[in-house]
Amino acid sequence: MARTQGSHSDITGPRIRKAALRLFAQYGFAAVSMRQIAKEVGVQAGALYNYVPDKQSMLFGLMQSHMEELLAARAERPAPRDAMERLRDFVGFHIRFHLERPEEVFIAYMELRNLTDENFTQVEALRRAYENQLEEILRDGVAQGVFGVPDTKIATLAVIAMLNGVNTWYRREGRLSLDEVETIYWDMVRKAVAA
Amino acid sequence: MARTQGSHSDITGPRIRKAALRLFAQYGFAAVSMRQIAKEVGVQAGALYNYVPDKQSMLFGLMQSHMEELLAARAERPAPRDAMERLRDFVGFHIRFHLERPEEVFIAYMELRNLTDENFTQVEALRRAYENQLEEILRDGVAQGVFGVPDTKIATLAVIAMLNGVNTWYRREGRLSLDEVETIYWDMVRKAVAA
DNA sequence: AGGTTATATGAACATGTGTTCAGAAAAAAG
DNA sequence: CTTTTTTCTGAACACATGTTCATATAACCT
Repeated sequence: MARTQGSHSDITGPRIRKAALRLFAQYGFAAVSMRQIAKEVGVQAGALYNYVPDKQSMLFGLMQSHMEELLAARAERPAPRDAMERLRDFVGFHIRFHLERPEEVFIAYMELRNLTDENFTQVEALRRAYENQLEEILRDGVAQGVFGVPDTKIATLAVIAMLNGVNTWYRREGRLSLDEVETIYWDMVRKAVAA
Repeated sequence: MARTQGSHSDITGPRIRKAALRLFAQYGFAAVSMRQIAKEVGVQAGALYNYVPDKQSMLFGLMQSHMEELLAARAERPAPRDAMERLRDFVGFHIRFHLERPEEVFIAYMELRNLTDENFTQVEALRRAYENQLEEILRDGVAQGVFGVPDTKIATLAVIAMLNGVNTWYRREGRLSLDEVETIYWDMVRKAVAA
């Protein structure tokens, strides 16, 4: 046997991507083999190499596009003058964007150490760019006198760490709605950085 | 060749533990082989099995003892009546305990998915027990009227996520002392849960 | 000193790894 | 229908995996 019925590039490509995403998120990059991914797609391992140069590129591709989508989505947001308003928007945006993509998010910070040095540097730069947006909000707020944090860099990391935590426990069928989660976290963030 | 000069159980045992700790933390459980661990210890792979039944047990052993040390250290703390005092102590304790053991901490939450179901359940129970201690503080504080969080369970997870974040950036040779870090985080936590 | 035990070696086992590639067959083009 | 191109198979490569075990030797005991 060789080429099977109904085989098509436009279909197999995305399917490989989705299978890798799911399996990396569930078992971890190092624990997943190319043969497992191929099996999930319904294809032999060799066929994967028509779409991806190697395993490392699959991981990097997933992480890079995730970070770029994050930055692109963020860039489309309004940017009010008021720092308090900008922070509120950031909190809501962050929570919703991340809860919509639990697998990408999980991979993006669990598999950093499995990137080659070169790839790591690139992903890290994107992550830094995102964090800097929050830090700028905090700096503006401190300058405006509405926030009172002694160190904006640390406050940035603290807020992001807190918000990222949502992904570890939130379930759509749980007792809290997305709006409620957003309200609760916004309340805590607002108070934490208050002047 | 067989038994080498200077070989001794009291030495090799802990050395295996330390090597596994370091390698698992650096490369991840799935990416580290028994032969790598053995090489770090200066021994052949087969010798590891005089000390550990299998690879899974090494991971579980590291995580279990870490969590038990955490609970034991926490249990030795004073428990003032005042919820605000207890929370302050919790924050300081958590930050210091975790910064003293970055590798154990990293493994304890990065490698949960590599535990067998049975082992995962046990580790999870220990983690829950620790989290419950914080939640009890928050509940008391709410009852006393000094804290104002709408949901103590979520506030617990949010605070712990925020505190855990310290481990991702803190360096001993960095610009901030441990005391300064503790002060900054205590400030944010105090305000975040304030009434 | 000699005998026993603890602790290691190193080869072996069966299986899995990422990746390559010649060839086959389906789809698209003529 | 015939030719070309796209897409996949299946075998192969060289090496790595966790684990077991007969065997050898250093350390300890009497």
